[in-house]
Amino acid sequence: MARGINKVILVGNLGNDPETKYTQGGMAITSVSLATTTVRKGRDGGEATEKTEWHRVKFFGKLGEIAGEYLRKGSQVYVEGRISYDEFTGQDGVKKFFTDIIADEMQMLGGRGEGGGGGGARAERSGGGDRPARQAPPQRQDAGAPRRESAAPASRDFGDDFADDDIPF
Amino acid sequence: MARGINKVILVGNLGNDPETKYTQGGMAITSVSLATTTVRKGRDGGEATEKTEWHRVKFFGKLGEIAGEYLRKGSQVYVEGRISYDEFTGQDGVKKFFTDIIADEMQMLGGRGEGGGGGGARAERSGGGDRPARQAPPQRQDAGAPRRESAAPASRDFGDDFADDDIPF
Amino acid sequence: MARGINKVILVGNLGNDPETKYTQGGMAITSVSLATTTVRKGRDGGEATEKTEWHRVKFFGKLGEIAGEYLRKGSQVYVEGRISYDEFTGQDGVKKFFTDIIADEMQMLGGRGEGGGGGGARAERSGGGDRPARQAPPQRQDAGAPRRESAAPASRDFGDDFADDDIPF
Amino acid sequence: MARGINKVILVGNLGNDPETKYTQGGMAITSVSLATTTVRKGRDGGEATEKTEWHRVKFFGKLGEIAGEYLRKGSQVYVEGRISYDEFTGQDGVKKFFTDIIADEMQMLGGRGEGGGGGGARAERSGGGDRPARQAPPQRQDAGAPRRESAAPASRDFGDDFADDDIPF
DNA sequence: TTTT
DNA sequence: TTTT
Repeated sequence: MARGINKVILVGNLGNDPETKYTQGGMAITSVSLATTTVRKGRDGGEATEKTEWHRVKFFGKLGEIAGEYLRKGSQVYVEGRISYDEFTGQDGVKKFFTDIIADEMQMLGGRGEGGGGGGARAERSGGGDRPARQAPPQRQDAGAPRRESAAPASRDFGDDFADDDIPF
Repeated sequence: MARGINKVILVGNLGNDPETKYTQGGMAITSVSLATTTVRKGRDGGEATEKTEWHRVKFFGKLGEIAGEYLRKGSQVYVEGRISYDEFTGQDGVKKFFTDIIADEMQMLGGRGEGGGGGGARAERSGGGDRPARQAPPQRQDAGAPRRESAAPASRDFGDDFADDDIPF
Repeated sequence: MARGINKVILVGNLGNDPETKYTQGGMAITSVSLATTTVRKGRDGGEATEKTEWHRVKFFGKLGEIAGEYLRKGSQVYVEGRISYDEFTGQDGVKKFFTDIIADEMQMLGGRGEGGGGGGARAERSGGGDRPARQAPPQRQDAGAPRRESAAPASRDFGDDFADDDIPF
Repeated sequence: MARGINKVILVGNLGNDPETKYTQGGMAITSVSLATTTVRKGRDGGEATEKTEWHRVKFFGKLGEIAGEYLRKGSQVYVEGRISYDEFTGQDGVKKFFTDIIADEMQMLGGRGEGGGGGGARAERSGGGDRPARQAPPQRQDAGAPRRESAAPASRDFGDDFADDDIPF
């Protein structure tokens, strides 16, 4: 029986345009880099300091399509999801660790047509049936932009032939 | 100006007894491994599957003392905090990435004297003044138990001579 | 287009056994009184004080069945949901206001066979299809126990013949 | 010993300008009406419906000053806090119930000079010492604008002579 | 490594 | 009305 709660709530801005890929089955997987800048009170009366964390957020299925379509670099967004830790062993035999936020819910903030997005989209991950009829099948997902900081290794880069069943979470 | 929310809420069980260390200034830093097992609905009507995530949770100051004193292997606990990503370059020149949950609040669950703890402690991170009068100054923090998966490298192992100012978050 | 987040997270204990009713369509609606006792730091260095809030939590559909079956007076539980405010005008013409927590997710805490329940049930509100085949159709829901503080007026008391369509949220 | 978690997270828009009052001790209390519009999936394949909830949110101390200064009608805001239920007996002997969200944290969303505010303020409730040196002591807080929906009765209207110690939460 |  |  399951035991536990693993919940993440983020409000931040995208550092780049989202990247959307599709599984063999046609399910969208959209990844974004989300910055959350928060203030920490100084210790011992010291001054407050800022710290920015960059989260790798992944949206699946219908939510992935919406995120890919409406989010843009700079977009402010509310994300709710869970933390997923994964490890991969590279071809050099070195283990690598990745932390992703798997989004269940997303809402654009700020409204009033910021960026190309348009304001106020809200979406929840479809409860099941995440398999659209391969709408807008991607011709060639070249990724192009190099992954940022703590980026996924090639071996993890979901390719065009990626099968749904391989998804490790 | 700060922008963003970075909030984590966990309910899970400790995989091991907590480990407490102290900074030079006498501030407690307690680390625990927290398992959250959650259920994912299967895609395409497939059966539900469980996934367990192991979180590295850190408690500082007064909260660190309480966590070190009351939590035990197996304890069920509610934790609220934020995600902190750090990278370190090992002596071999290889970069390593770490994800920690920095706890702001903790509450023991279940009660009725589970483990040595006793039930129902609740604590929030002291807003300031995290510097107890070096109560129970650690003679020798040997750590003993090897760090787990994605464990901190030696260079990050807070030693007895660790200074508060070096804390990277 | 929807705008907004309305999220509640509670950890507390039931003050009474749950009450389950069924709509005409056979959907379970389980209500519980959940106490959350939290500490407030005193102002001006005053001592900390406790405050207990009693939440009216409602579980619908499959989640309502699980809550009705496994929760008991005294059970410790994690609840996630949203706040719902409603007003009703009594037959005396007086308006009355009610605040409910509509649960999306519930998890029993503490485990190890507390109460009649058994430990560690976890459930999410079924995404759709909240209409079981009238399993265990209630013979006679007498309610018995008088509703507590800020309790629902007779006109709101879901009777056996209550229709799903009347649910005001 | 305290037991329980009582946490609320809201993202919504203000229905009116905030109202700020001050206690005898000079502590600011700012109240806002916050609308959260969320979508509910239809039962039985029915279409989705929206529901808007209006939350009474209260900010105290330094956070109350910031909220009063920067928030405006229409502002989009993130609020974190807890639910507080109170009852008052009016002079007519009728009991009235109120539900407030007591904010611990607030962050303006959307940024870029929406309203008079300016973008991106973030604030947490000061851990203690909520007693500014009576900055901008209110000459006469006339309230003026009638309280909205499920509004507070006169007996609860914090007047100029209101003492901190009377605060019921 | 926990828990059910 | 719970719990510690």
